[in-house]
Amino acid sequence: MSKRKAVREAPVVSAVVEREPRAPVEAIRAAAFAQFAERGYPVVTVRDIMKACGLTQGALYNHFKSKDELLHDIITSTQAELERVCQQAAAGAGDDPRAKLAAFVRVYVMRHCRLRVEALVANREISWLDATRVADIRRSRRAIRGILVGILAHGVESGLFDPPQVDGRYDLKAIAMALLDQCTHVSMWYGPGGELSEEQMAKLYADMALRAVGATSR
Amino acid sequence: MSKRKAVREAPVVSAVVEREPRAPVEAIRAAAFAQFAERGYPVVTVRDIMKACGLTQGALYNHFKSKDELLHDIITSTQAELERVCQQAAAGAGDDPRAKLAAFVRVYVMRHCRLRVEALVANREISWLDATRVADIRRSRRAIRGILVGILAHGVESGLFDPPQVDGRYDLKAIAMALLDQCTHVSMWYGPGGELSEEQMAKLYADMALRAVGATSR
DNA sequence: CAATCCCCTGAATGACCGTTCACATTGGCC
DNA sequence: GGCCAATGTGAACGGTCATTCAGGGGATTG
Repeated sequence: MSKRKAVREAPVVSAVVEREPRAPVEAIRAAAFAQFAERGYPVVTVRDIMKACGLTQGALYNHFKSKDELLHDIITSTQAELERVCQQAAAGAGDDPRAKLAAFVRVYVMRHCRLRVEALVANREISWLDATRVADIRRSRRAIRGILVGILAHGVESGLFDPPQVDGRYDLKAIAMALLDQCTHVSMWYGPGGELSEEQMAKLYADMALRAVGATSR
Repeated sequence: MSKRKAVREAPVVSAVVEREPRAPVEAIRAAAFAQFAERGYPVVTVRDIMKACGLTQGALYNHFKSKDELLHDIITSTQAELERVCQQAAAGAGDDPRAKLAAFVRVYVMRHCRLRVEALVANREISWLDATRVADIRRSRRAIRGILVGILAHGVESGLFDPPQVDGRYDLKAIAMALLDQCTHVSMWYGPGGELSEEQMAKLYADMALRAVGATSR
């Protein structure tokens, strides 16, 4: 009675088979996300994660080298995807820096609302990784901030933005940090039970960003 | 050769002496702040903290009931002081909501720059406390947000603020959260090595807040 | 059917943690 | 000097953790 799967790929290289791409690894990832988000990496045990998948401790090591590598895996994939969508949002929004900024904030906030668990872990738990991996994530964060600084610089040059100055100068990096902090930490408190939808959050935050940088209304 | 202290208070109640209010407890508090901020509560051991004070593990329990109570002690005192200065800033800034908002943000940002270590711990490590203590801190945070919402509401009523709307309505709570997130997380990246002084940070953030809520310029 | 491979189990290992406790050591006070 | 209270020491206790490993199916392949 073989009522199980009906996988019948053409044999690939005879070694890498890739039969069921589903269950175990993805289940572990999902459980890890949920638990790390709720309780924090150091206090979540391997036993906790695997129990949530209906497995026992030892089984983790058939899929990941260590608990650290599991964290690294889920964080980097999340972060890479975030960097990608930010890049895309900025690139695909025409030439007007106002539209670019709005698109960037919109995408960023929507993502942090919708994938709040993943975002929360990626933003809060990096410090448990070893130095070189932390450096990688930070590089990605700087890249995202760089995109935003680029938009701001473009807006200032073209006279469409007039952000606050400190002692007669612009500090676009600080402004970018402020905007990113604001948008990032939506993931700490936004919930679908709240009063605003993801769409409304995105709009509100885009409006605030445009005002903060002194975007001309026309 | 008694070259030590020259404490000669009038005997107080003969029981509570309060001789040297200095060294040990304060040293433990300071070491705990530093280590919790840098590495996080769960991975900092009692041995770590006490070694940083030049003492051994056991000595902690002459001053605090437990590691938990130590965390509670340093977090609540920080949080209570923050609530106090916020209240004070809002109360002592005249009637103009623009001045009130500027004063509030100024004080809040300055404090999160100057006491970044304490702020960081108080904001990031609460979840390790037991439920009732977490609830206490959250109440205080809500109170601070309440002060800010009050300022915003006052500004809207008097026509001096015109914040972004969602579907024709104001959501002052969401706006307050956004502003607070922005200002709070300064403690995650600001360092005296940076390009801006605390004063400049405070001014920049106050400017951005005023713009975000659509404060009239005159 | 036998061989093979993947995946899982659950006990064992070695390390480390918060906390306790019996025992100094110290300094003030009669 | 002798007593007391406060404070520090470091071994010890009970517990938990990440990781390893020998063994056990179950399905696929020949």
